[in-house]
Amino acid sequence: MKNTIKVERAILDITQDELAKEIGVSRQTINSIEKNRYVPSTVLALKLSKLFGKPVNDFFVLEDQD
Amino acid sequence: MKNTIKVERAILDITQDELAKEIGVSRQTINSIEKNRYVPSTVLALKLSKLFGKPVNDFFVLEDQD
DNA sequence: CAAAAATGTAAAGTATATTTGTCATTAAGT
DNA sequence: ACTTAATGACAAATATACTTTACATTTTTG
Repeated sequence: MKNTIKVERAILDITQDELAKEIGVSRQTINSIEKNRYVPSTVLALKLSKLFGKPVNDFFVLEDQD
Repeated sequence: MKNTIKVERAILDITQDELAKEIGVSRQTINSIEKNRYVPSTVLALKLSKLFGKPVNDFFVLEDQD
């Protein structure tokens, strides 16, 4: 699964730390998701969806390997 | 977070077991998600999205407590 | 350039997702 | 009513998300 969280962050012009605080997780969690170190929970994805103002499928996309 | 997986299953007319096999998880995992025993990963949500033919936000919705 | 802010990463600990196996209960079919 | 299929649930084991702390590197800004 790939994601475009970095792009969404750029659109909102916020840092990883600010995004983390907005949705109530640690900065490292945001960093790890952006760098594909692990797959977030659906609740976290929905919180990002709410903040970004667009559906989960817009910034999280399945890859062939998934 | 609440979900309408049971409804989506009814639309496709498939059992928990069949759904589980389609997306490559155990039947208990599907059952547990339907019954809100735990929150699935975003990859699992995207696989359901693909199978259901609709965005994740359509069948997974945040609640006030989230 | 120098300082500060932002990012990347790692280790250790905790919480929770997911599996497999199993059994009880309910629903559906004959 | 009987049989089978489907669902709900639990326990133990394993995998992985997420936290906190900490530090190095990169980027931004004065």
